[in-house]
Amino acid sequence: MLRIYNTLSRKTEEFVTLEPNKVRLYVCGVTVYNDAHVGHAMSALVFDIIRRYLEYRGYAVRHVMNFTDVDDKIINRANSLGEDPLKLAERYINDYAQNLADLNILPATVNPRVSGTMPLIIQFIQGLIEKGHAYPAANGDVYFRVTSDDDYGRLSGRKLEDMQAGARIEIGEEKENPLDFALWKAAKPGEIFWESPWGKGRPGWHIECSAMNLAELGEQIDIHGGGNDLVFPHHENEIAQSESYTGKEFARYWVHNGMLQLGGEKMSKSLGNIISIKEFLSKHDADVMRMLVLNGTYRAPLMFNDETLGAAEKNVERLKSGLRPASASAKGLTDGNASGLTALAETAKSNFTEAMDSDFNTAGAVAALFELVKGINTARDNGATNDQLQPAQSMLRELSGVHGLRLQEKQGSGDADKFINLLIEVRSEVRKQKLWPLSDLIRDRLKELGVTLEDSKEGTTWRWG
RNA sequence: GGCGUCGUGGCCAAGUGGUAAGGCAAGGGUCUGCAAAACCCUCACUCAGGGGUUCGAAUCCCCUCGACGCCUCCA
Repeated sequence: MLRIYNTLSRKTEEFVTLEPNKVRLYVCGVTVYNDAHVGHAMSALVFDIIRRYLEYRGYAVRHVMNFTDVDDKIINRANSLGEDPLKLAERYINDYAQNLADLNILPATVNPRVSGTMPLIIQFIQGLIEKGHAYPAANGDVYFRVTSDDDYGRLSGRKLEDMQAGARIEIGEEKENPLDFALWKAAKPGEIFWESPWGKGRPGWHIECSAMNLAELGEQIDIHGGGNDLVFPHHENEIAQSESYTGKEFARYWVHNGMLQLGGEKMSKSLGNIISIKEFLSKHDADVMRMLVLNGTYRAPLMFNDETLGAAEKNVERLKSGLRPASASAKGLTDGNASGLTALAETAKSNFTEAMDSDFNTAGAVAALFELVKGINTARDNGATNDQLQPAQSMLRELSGVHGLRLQEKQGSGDADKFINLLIEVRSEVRKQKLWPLSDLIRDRLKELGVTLEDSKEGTTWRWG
């Protein structure tokens, strides 16, 4: 039984879908005006892992992730670059899609954009006005009337009365209540705009997600995800809009990931402590970023530093060690020991599943993989043949694949192989003559070139890395 | 100040009523010409601190201290 922590109830609940075996999953994507950073990668990885696990559990997942391509920051950036805002957004959308692909993140089923959802957004706002949940102001803005929503604040645990004190109305706004938020913003001179019943303008930040949910998944969805920095006001406002519009419960499960921490602080564009995904991947394999996430708890802050990164790197190597072939001199295990290994693989699978069923406990699930790796490696040391290792190794592949790990040995150019093999052949002769300094020189120099040699009784093996 | 999450060994971290998983790091060993990899062994009488409930608590309740996030844009 799969159990998921629901931000709305602050409890771990049994996962029951609206339709049997189908999951409607919406995850807030990014505002595209700059390079995405590893904090965005964390969030995308968390929901990729969740989506992969749901699919492994047999659910058909319709995964929607939006791109916010109409926004103040995009407009500002475009103005400073003298570029068309939608062109700029398009560029960063392509960049981001490439980042996700490089991280081995499965593409969402659909990626709706604000600019492509305009008629529905306008219709949505119109509907809210008709029902008395929104009102157009004289300045051309349209605001959501928070007092019209009885349980406004229930996601983030806030009460309207408590929030009144600190709230302010910005210059130029014409709100009935300081907490009312913009559904539609009147265009300033020179800004990109769309025609609407309230004049030229563009949507506010929150309405887009309500509209795209409705367009792609319907009035009710199973899981709504995003970073926990979106709980208030973004998700709170989404609930208010969607439920006021449809009169139905919007999302059944609200799932929020914790923030990536760099130097004890949240990594964010405004703090400037950023490492871009591109930069990260120029130095590390995609599996390392994924392992960093898997090692942690998706809801908790995730430490990003040399130590946690180094551990993640070693962990990936360790999983890979389980996939190496039998030794050349393998004599075979007894039938009893071989079936013991197969049984171990089944145990690993049930421990893995049990952990993942418990609110996607990836750290516990990875621990099950390590137990399996140890069993495989011990069996190999004891002389297991490839046939005997095979069932356990395919289980390791299967389960690590559910986590989205590739576990690929690094590849060099195919042409290099024959030269490396030639060097190893020569070095073997050198070793026969016990010319150790020369033998070690070859090994050290190859290491510098990214080729690792390992000597054993059966001869020398090598791999990239 | 308000709301929320959380504090487990040097680091990351599982465990949420029955007596502390796993990984990294560290130390010792097997193997090796030496390495590397792999394997074996060691590594928290204790779970921020203090009360309480219970036969029994890291796990439940209360208080204190501390961290982080949100309350303005944010994954």
